[in-house]
Amino acid sequence: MAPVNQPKDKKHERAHERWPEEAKSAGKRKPDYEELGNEPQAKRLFVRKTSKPPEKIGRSGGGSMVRNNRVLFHQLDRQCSIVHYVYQNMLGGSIRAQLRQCLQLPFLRSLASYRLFRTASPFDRRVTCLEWHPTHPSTVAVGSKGGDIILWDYEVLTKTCFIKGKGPGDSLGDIKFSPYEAVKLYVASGDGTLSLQDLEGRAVQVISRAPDCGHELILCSLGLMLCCCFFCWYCSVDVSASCRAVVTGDNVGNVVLLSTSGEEIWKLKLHRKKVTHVEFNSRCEWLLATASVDQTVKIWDLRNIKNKMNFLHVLPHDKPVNAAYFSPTDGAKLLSTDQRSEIRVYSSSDWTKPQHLIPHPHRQFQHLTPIKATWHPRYDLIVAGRYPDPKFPGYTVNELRTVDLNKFNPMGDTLASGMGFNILIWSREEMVAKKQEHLLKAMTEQGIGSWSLSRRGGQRQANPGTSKLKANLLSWELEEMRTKSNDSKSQGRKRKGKDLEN
DNA sequence: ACAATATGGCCCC
DNA sequence: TGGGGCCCCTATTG
Repeated sequence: MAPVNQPKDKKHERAHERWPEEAKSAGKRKPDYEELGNEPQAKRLFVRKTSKPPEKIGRSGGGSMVRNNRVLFHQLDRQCSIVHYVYQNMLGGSIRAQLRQCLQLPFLRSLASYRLFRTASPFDRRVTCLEWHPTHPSTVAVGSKGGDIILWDYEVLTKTCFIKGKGPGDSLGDIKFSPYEAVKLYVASGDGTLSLQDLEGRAVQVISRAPDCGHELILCSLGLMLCCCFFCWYCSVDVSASCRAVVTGDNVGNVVLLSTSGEEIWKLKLHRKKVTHVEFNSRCEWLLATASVDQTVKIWDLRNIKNKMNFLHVLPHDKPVNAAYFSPTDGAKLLSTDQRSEIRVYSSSDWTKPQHLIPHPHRQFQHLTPIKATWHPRYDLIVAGRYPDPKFPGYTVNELRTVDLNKFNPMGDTLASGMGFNILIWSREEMVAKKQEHLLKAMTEQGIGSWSLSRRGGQRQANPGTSKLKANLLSWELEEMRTKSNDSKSQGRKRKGKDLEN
């Protein structure tokens, strides 16, 4: 039972010899992604443009900006004239793609000014999944390794809904809002169930149990509280409004298609190992993607799935795959993240090879939430969490802590992150300042001592490492508050800020 | 300070 | 194909 620790020297030796060739060669390649923002680590964002390799054009203020080339910049500036678009539109031309391209540049620039808006640490285990509310712009649902779910409106001081999980073994693999009732969540849990959780009424409806999940029978027949033997559990879910269907994948390679109310349509073993991700294509209702630890992503025609071999396409990877997301803008691209150092972008025009292969450190570790690169909802951009690796080309010693999960909201102007036990909300500086001011006002009115949501009510933690982090996050917020207070010359607020710090 | 815990993935028998 | 042991090397709690 006790973990066996190898001597350090052997460990390092192994790590070195195990570093994959592709990463070494990747080191020679020009970095294919751009880094926005600056220290501290938690404030850095990595965004990739899925077009041409970028060229670094210098640093300003707190972050570095990269763009393709000067010529493109100039062309875009010219093309970005509204008159140009109106004219094109009048001629009957499609301006959508161009307009998007044009708006992408200012958006990229704005990323340099992203700041932490709020943080929350409501769980007793780490964050495992995160979903934005489909219609409410400032609400996120986050799930934890202990089965807890929080629905959090971060623009309101204390507007949260918390559903307690079962603790060990109830790790939430994935959550999805119901497309019909936004107060309901489909939840894939490590306890072997797929359920529909009502966030208002708190009712849970178990809509499916993973095959061979016989632990309850064992408990009943023996009449003892033996250790739970879970053979199977669900790891991923997706819901299709147009198909009125739910897909889920389990830890041994099965994929199950269900009606939204839970009637099983089929259950097939489509992968050799754990199905880490399942997703319907938003533009093509019969198209399904599945990603697996068996190192493949498979694209399926839902109207014709018989066995693990009759996929439309297989996308072989060099390592297990954590996720494969279709692009939200047109559904024509697929973004995959492996368990070592690759992010790939495939295009539906040619599934045989990746369109882009991005070297990026995010290796698998048992006690870290698997990193999954996600799309920006409107632009041809992706965000990815990072697990700094001393062996990865370009590693610097001050890379301290990592962000595991990252998702932009449907509007595309706010980013929610999962970082260990913490949930972070990022937005543009001016937006943050305005909203924090608003929160501060509410705080003083209600006499609330802290707006950093924590399961300990904002108290300092016993562990020095954690409290340092929390204090940093809090003090950063306070620092912002003080700056604001100075601007608006409110002595009372200054005092309040100081009090909060203690 | 130190040990235990956590349900990830691979290899080998 | 299944299970035990090992390795990846974090963060929290008692």
